[in-house]
Amino acid sequence: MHPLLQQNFGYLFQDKLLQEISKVGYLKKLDANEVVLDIGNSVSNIPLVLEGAIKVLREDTDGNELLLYFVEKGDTCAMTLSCCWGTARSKIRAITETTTQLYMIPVSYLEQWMEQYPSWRNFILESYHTRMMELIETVDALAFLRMDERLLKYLQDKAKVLGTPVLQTTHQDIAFDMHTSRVVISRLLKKLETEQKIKMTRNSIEVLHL
DNA sequence: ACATTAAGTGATT
DNA sequence: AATCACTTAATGT
Repeated sequence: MHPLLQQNFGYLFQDKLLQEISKVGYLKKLDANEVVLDIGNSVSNIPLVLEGAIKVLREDTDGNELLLYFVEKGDTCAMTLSCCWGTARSKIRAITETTTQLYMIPVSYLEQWMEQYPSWRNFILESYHTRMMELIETVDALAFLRMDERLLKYLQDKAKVLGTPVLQTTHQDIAFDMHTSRVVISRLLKKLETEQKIKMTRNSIEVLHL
């Protein structure tokens, strides 16, 4: 049994289920900025995130992106779940934010486990629920927050999932995630800096008082 | 030293 | 808030 599987999912699943996951699944290691799942892909494995973080994006008709939410360790990707139920295709793109370790489980076990293991059923329902809540939060931010508030929230979220207040990123990258222009981000960041909420240097932003 | 990339700025819509 | 056009600063080769 992989220690990270035990560590992140041990308390969630019954022992017997954990054994079975360990047996039928396999470990997959990814570097940062690798595409885990792309728009239009179909899904043959459910990934459990053991280590690292993944960002989930939507794409507009011009190919510009918009960040929907982050998936952290101990989570799974809800899009994957809804895809492998039928033979639906992915509506989103998932990209690793850091080096990431996944435990891949073939979809064929999914249905059987729903009946067999209450802890699995709970996990799946819980995953859907938390993802739904996160999406609502994202919609709220898009609809009700001004750009500067959104930006601060983005930085704080990112710092949280990465586990560090120092973000190695460029203004342009942030602009892509937030579906706006670099100039706007630069100006707002500067405002946040004078408000003592962040500290900037080239290629890095430190989020103060989290 | 030069080229490239990141970030800052003023003006306009 | 977006876009343009341009400048300045930091970094790689």
